[in-house]
Amino acid sequence: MPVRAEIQHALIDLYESLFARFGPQHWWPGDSPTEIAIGAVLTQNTSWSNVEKAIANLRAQDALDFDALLKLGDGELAEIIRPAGYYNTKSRYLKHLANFVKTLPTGRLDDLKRLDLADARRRLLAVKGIGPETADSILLYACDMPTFVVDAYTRRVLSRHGLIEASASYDDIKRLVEDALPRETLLFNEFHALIVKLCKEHCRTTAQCARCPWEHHPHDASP
DNA sequence: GACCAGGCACATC
DNA sequence: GATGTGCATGGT
Repeated sequence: MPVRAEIQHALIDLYESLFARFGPQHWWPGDSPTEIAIGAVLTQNTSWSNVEKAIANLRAQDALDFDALLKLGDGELAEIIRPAGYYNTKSRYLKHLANFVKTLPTGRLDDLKRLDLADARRRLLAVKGIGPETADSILLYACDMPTFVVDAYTRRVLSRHGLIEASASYDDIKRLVEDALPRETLLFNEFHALIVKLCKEHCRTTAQCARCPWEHHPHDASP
């Protein structure tokens, strides 16, 4: 279904004003596809500052790759990622992801790039612990594939701007943005990263963000 | 000491 | 399909 022109223009305006205000974000904060995917699992319902501690622990243990991760015992891995919270659950999820990646032709996430986007997404979603947001984060930020990530920040900002209903599902929101904007990896990457930037550094708290008057002062503090 | 944070699987209706 | 619950740490 085509997106209403009014909504489409509002989404484009939002993106452009965020970009003008904050500039390119060059996400994801992580320097290899593997690290990005591990971070995507660890950040489930968890603040990034806690994820950073867990990733630092993994790096210190030389366990920031899927082979090394699979050699650790469940309890051992859980202890390493403890600061990220839900450590028993996430320890299992990380192993499911590692096992999945090892089934790919060359055993690397890059193999997903050779698949059709919808097919790659279906395969990721079949892995226990990989839901829609984690799958899209991996596809967009680790595999450079043009899929849009919907998370709590995305929902909050789009809802605050009257672009989605409170009842909108994950797929409703994803479809809206993908149908309204050019389906380009770089654009989806920057748009989602800018939304997070807005929430974290402009609004700072959830309460402030929920009533963020961004559209009323889109150019505040800009040079 | 509440309340919150870049979800997800699973049970139940 | 919608709704409820368990999972857990560290910052405010």
